[in-house]
Amino acid sequence: MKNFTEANLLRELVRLLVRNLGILEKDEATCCGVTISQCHTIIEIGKHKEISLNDLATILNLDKSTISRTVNRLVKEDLAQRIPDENDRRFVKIMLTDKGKRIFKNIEKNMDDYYQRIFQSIPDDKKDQVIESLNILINSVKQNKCC
Amino acid sequence: MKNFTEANLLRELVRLLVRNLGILEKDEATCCGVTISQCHTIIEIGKHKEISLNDLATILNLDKSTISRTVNRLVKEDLAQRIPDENDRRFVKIMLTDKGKRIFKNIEKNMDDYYQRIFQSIPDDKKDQVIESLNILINSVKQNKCC
DNA sequence: GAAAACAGTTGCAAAATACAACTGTTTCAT
DNA sequence: ATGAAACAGTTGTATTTTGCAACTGTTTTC
Repeated sequence: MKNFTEANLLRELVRLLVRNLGILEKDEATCCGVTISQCHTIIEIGKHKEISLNDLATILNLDKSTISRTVNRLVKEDLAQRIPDENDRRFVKIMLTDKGKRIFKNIEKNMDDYYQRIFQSIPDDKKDQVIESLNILINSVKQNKCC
Repeated sequence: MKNFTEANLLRELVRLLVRNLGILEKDEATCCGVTISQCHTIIEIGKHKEISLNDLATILNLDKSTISRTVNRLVKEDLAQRIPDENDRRFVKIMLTDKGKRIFKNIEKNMDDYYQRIFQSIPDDKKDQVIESLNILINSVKQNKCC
């Protein structure tokens, strides 16, 4: 039964972590003048330089129609652009505009700085352990899909 | 500069963890026939047995009007009820109905089982380390508020 | 006892979300 | 080589989620 208590502790800790990160994320997004969804979308487009709508939907785990409209809003605000793929005209390449790239870089910089500070707050002799533990935890989560 | 790389790794790992947990959460909620927001709200009401709207808003980090309406929907679906507080009539006590309690217990059971499985997938000699690391990480996150 | 503080609701407006039906493009099998 | 199937994306429709600001009613405070 020790396991049961510890598994519950794990659940509670994960919940706490997610909540605290969620608050951060919200602050971060509103700071940059975009919503959380837009922020996620910008980050993924920025990381990939160019990406299709379907891939974006898969990565963000959302319906393609949802993403299509989110991209609409980004386009309307001149943060992203759609370019039809000349090789296969079913696809559109979604990429950031210069304005979008600036926001992307800003988000990235803030996040990097932020994680830099978090990492520094971890005691030196625990840093490697935390990294290793996260890897282990992610593995366990991936192994145990729900439903 | 080693720090920079490791901090980035930390960021990426956290991102991966949150993404995987988010997918789980979505599955879990839709499995129980409620949305994610409703699911969070039900869990918090259930945990506290009874709770005020303001406290709920604070915990969930949402505007009180948002919560008021979410509770509206829960009430409409006979999952929650509002009881005016007789001692201070400004407050309402929000609590689950029997139907709401059933869903709450169901969610709790699934989540407990789920974390039980996750915890079991962690190698025995790493279990304590993972728990400790999460505590450390949460502490660091809390210490470093953004903006 | 009036003013301030507080809890909650409602009007308004916008964003996020999904499902299903649709258009247009490519691939594939016969 | 052509018609069907598969695919990428958009649009119609409906609902949920969200926040701000203005409001009502209650309690506290000075």
